[in-house]
Amino acid sequence: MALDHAILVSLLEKPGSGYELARRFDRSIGYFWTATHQQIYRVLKRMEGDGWVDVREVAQQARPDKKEYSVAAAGRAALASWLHEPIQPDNVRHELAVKIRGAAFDDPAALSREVERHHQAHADRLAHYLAGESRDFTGPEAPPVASDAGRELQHVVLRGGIAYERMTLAWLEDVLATLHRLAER
Amino acid sequence: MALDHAILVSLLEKPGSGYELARRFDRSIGYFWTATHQQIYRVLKRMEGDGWVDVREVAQQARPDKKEYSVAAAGRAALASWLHEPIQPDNVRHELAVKIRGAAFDDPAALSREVERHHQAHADRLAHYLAGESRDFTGPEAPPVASDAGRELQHVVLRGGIAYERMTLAWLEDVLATLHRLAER
DNA sequence: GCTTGCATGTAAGAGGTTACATGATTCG
DNA sequence: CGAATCATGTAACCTCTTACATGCAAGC
Repeated sequence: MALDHAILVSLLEKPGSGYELARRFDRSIGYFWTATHQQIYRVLKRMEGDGWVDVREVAQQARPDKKEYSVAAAGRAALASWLHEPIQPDNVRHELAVKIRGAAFDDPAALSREVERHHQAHADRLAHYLAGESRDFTGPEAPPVASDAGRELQHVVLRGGIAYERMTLAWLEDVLATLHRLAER
Repeated sequence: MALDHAILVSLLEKPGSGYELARRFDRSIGYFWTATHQQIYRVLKRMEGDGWVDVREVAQQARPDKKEYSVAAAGRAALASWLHEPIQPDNVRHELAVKIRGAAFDDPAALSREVERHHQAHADRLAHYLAGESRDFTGPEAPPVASDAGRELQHVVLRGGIAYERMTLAWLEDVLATLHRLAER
């Protein structure tokens, strides 16, 4: 269900086509909710049928035409009612942790390379988040005091992503040290 | 796919019935991979058909009979080959973050109660992890130096859970402070 | 001429959730 | 007498992933 709401939030922040939404789900929104273009087109079609979004055909030069979606009154109401309902904390799904426990029945040392790859991937993601933060929130272009609620809320979510990546990097280093200790025995 | 492997790892750690596995998925294994009993029974049946696990009917007194599953050679091989394949880092799915961004189009202050509920849930989970840690890894019953690879690897995974909960608590406090700041304007 | 970007979709299959269903025993 | 625990399942449905499919324009 949350994909519907994530799309509504993204369209309220800025109307756009399915293709544009798919790109946002590789960036900002995608930091905490992922979706492929196939999912997005399907949900947009359903929400259009339910009157949650409006569509406008936009002709473009030197590019295919696109359908620009924006949130209709019914969609705004649906989002508001979801916002007022409590949700359960998400369960974590960490495949790498399954592998780490599985390594006890295989070669723990062989996992080091895999863990290092994940470390690198998270370091890249952290760098990307930090670049986004200084571009959008603390850079010279950004107002010294945040002007609106939306900006502040986007920033606090991004800070969550940054904290998650830093925590993960530290933990992966702990995992590597543990694997090395086990290999020395 | 990872549910198969999580079940295999759990059965290697200790053979058991579908029901027992379901309870482990509410505890230890469930800290990083969740599954309901319906999923577990389905996967066990499939793995039995594929010769990945062996079953043994166990009669019990004052309780229904159970089927005790253990990992067969083919299952061990399947797990080993998965362990040697690289996996992509998991994407985070954080519904609460969608709500926080959505709050910009609703009443930010109204979210405080929801965020506090999540804070409480994570504090409880952290307390539960810490109790498990001192019981199984640093308590008087636990050996002063970890004896085997399995124990060390289980411990490092649990430390990951602890780090995750601490990070989340700190972030939720940041979120609350942000919401309060917005409410004062 | 090939790749990348823009733009939209269909279809099959895997994986996950929710509801329903049964039946014995133990504890309060 | 009712709730909780142990124990196993079926069925419907929803969601998500992966593969396939098309077509134009720009840049190398």
